[in-house]
This record gives sequence, structure tokens and C-alpha cells, in this order.
Amino acid sequence: MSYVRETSAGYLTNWAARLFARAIERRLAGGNSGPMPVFFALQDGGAMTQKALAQLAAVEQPTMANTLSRMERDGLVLRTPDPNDRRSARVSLTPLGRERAKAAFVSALEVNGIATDALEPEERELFYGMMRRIIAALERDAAV
Amino acid sequence: MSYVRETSAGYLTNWAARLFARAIERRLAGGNSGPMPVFFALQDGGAMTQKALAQLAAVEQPTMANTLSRMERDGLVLRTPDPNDRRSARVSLTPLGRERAKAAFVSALEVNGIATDALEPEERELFYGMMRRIIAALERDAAV
DNA sequence: TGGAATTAAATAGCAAGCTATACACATGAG
DNA sequence: CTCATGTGTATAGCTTGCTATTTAATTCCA
Repeated sequence: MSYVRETSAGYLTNWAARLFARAIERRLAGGNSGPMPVFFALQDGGAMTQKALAQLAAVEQPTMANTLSRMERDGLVLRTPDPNDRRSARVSLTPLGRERAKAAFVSALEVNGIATDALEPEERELFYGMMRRIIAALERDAAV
Repeated sequence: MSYVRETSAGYLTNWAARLFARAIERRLAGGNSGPMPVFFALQDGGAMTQKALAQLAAVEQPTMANTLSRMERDGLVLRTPDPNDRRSARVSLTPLGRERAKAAFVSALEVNGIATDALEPEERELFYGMMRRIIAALERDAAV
């Protein structure tokens, strides 16, 4: 690694993020990592608004709209019109979606395990904390 | 943040990576973050092969091919045919490219500064080290 | 030397992220 | 009650990433 790569927080983070996504996708055989936050949010049978899902996943609304469209196309998710607000729909997992959610959960745990195994046990909470502080700082910056 | 978001290394890393990219792009006014590794590799006037650039950036060859095509389209980069190997071309920055590279360097430093300011000074090297270990672990996994 | 294997780059096609904008419905103020 | 404003989704259009495949040139070996 060059000096820039070794000591740029952004460079390292972007690189690691791509490796995380690839490691998960490799385990999902055809599945992708985009639906993961939806799986986590809805795995216990709940239903949520697209807007709420976008907030949970920390992505913009159009990103979530497209992800849900692909999931709907693939039979993973159901959009039920909200009777109280005809603009809105409640999103829930289909049986196939719940099945895939379980598999995604297993893969995510495995990949996170590979990553955290690279850290000393006492470093792990520190790593999460550092990440959360960096995220908070960058979100403050974005809000300006 | 939910429990999953707070303690999933992959989730946190992906989230932070997107914030890094957005923070840089916000500062580049129309510019994007994809060319950044090319800027860093070529900023001092050197020329490199597409393959070498892809390795430096840690992206696949077609990803770099497309990035370079956009940069060429935008007048940032020049592809000079290699006289010794007609399959290959030497890539270098145009004057405009070098100008943009300087701006990108400033932005990257600023954004990295925002991130590292969220860490205690004595935590920073530790953070880079943790990231490098996680990257190494995930690359080992990918190589299996 | 001539065909096989390797290598550099390009292309096709998809996912997931973004911004900007459009559309349809809901709501609140007068 | 109507019209302006606000809100939930959808769409358009772009970048960046990936895998799989193709094309063209080089190299190696029999």
C-alpha cells in the first residue's frame, strides 16, 4: 500500500466497504447486499413505510424506492397500499423474503466475524465507537 | 441507531464510506470521487498503465477502464499508446487534470481531517491499523 | 514457425448510490 | 370550500462498482 492509501481514513473506509459487500454477496449466491437493511428491519414480520426504511438504512428515498422495486420484482417484498393515505404503502417481506432474510443474517454475521476476528477482543467496541464518531462527524458536516 | 446498525462492522463501514464520498463530492462542485485514486497516482506528472492504476485503486479492471473513459471525456486524462505493446496505453493527467488533482487533494485532506478530528490523537494510528487488518482479513477471505 | 495460452483493454449488463424533478394525495389557512 | 403548501413515491439521469465475456496483441513452446 502507498502512504496515501495507508493513512487516508476515507480511502481505507471505502476499500473496506467494498470488500464487505463483496464478501456478503459471495455468500448469497445471486443475492445482493442492497436489500440487507430491509431484511433486518422487516425480518420479524413487521411492515414499514418506504420512508421509514430509507431512514433506517440511511439512504436517500429514491435509492430505497429502487431497492424495493427490485425486491418486489424478485418476489421478496410486498407493497400493500395504505388505506389511510393513498400516497403511501406498507412494505413487508413475503415468505421467500423471510427465507432470504435468514440467509442474509447468517452471512452478515459470518462476514462481520471475519472482520472482528482481525481485531483484538478489547478493540472491538472501540472500533464501533470510532466508526460511530466518524459517522456523526461526517453527518454534521453534511448538514451544514 | 438500532442495535444492528451500532454493532455491525459492515453496516458502519458502508455507511461511513458513503458519507466520505458525499463529503468530498460536495467540495468538488461537479467533480466526483471516482477519479481520486487516479489523481493521487498521477499527480506528480507520471504515467501509468490502466492495469497498474486499477491495482493501486484496488478496483477491478473494467471499473478503472470506465473511470478513465469518463476522465478522458472530461479532458482530465490522456491515453498514449504504448509503442512497445500495442494492447496497452500509458495514462497521464492533462493540465486540467493536474489542476483538478490539486483541488481533490485539498478536499480529501479536509474531509479526512473532519473524520480524524472525531478521534483522539492517540487513536488515529490505531484506527488506520484496525482498518488495514480488516481489509487484509477480507482480502484473504476473497482469495479463498 | 505456427498454434496455444496469456495478457491488456473494451464492452455488455446489472446493482446501488446520488441529485433533481415530477406527480399525486393530504392538509391547513383563509 | 378552495387553493397553497407540504409530503410520500416515482422517475430520469448520472457515477461507481461488480462479473462475464470479447477482442486484439504478445509470448511461449513444440
